[in-house]
Amino acid sequence: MTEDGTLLGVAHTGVPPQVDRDDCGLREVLDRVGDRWSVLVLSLLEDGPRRYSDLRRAIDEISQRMLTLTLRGLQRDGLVTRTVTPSTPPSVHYALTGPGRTLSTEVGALLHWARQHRDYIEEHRMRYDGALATHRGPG
Amino acid sequence: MTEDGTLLGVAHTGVPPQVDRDDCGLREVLDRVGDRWSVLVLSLLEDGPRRYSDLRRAIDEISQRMLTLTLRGLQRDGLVTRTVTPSTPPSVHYALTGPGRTLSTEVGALLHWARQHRDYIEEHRMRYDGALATHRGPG
DNA sequence: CGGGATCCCCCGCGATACTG
DNA sequence: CAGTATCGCGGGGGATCCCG
Repeated sequence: MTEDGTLLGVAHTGVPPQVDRDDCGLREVLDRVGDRWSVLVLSLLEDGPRRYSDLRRAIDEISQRMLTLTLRGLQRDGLVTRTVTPSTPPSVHYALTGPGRTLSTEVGALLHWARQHRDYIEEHRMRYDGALATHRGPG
Repeated sequence: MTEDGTLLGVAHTGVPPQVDRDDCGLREVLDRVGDRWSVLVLSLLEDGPRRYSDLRRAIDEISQRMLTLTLRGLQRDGLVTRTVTPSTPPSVHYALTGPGRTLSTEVGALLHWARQHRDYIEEHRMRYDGALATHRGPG
């Protein structure tokens, strides 16, 4: 971010910033990162290539359907590569591409923020919910 | 991120990293940031406080229901403040808190990444889809 | 003006079963 | 081992109406 402090890159021209022109790619990235599993897979791949079943065991709450879908999506966007070793039984491993790696770095920063503000958010939620209960009465 | 390059903060102890212990706050932040409107609102507030109807016009594809829900969520987490000016008609404005500002900065970095890799992703998708069509035949 | 309540639809996701 | 195909649900989110 620059000194103008405008997240969406809209210069201070006097008009209130609109969202039309800033949509460029934002939603797509957030959809990618915002789904249930992508960042988890991305982060697991930071240590190096991993096999399909390896990822499956590492996450283990994930269904094989969602793991496949997630990997396909990441592969489609060029964030991971899929490499098949034709053997019996066949072996497939996935690895981050360059962009995949830089993305997971960005996401890592977000995770860092999450850690730092976890308690703050937690406490704020409790206070907010508590205040609500007060306003509306306990019953 | 430190030099170990592990997004989830799992040290290289020789065991494959699991996701159980790293869930700390990650999902919550991603749920917050991953929904359809939060980051947009966050980013619009970077320029300073805004009134409800002002935000509504700025986004304009958003329903008032979702704007309200989004603002409530951000407020609940202590990321924005809600200030009522009792007048006729009443006026309500929203502003970022400190944590809200740092979060939107992080999100801004993600947006920057999105801009830089937009074309890459776009092209990669087209190639991926094109290759799929080739494998399965034109229909 | 700034919302709350309600209805409804879509689809992300999980569970399960089958294949090369 | 590494997927694919099908079914079904839960809830996120839009549309609409109403209120102080």
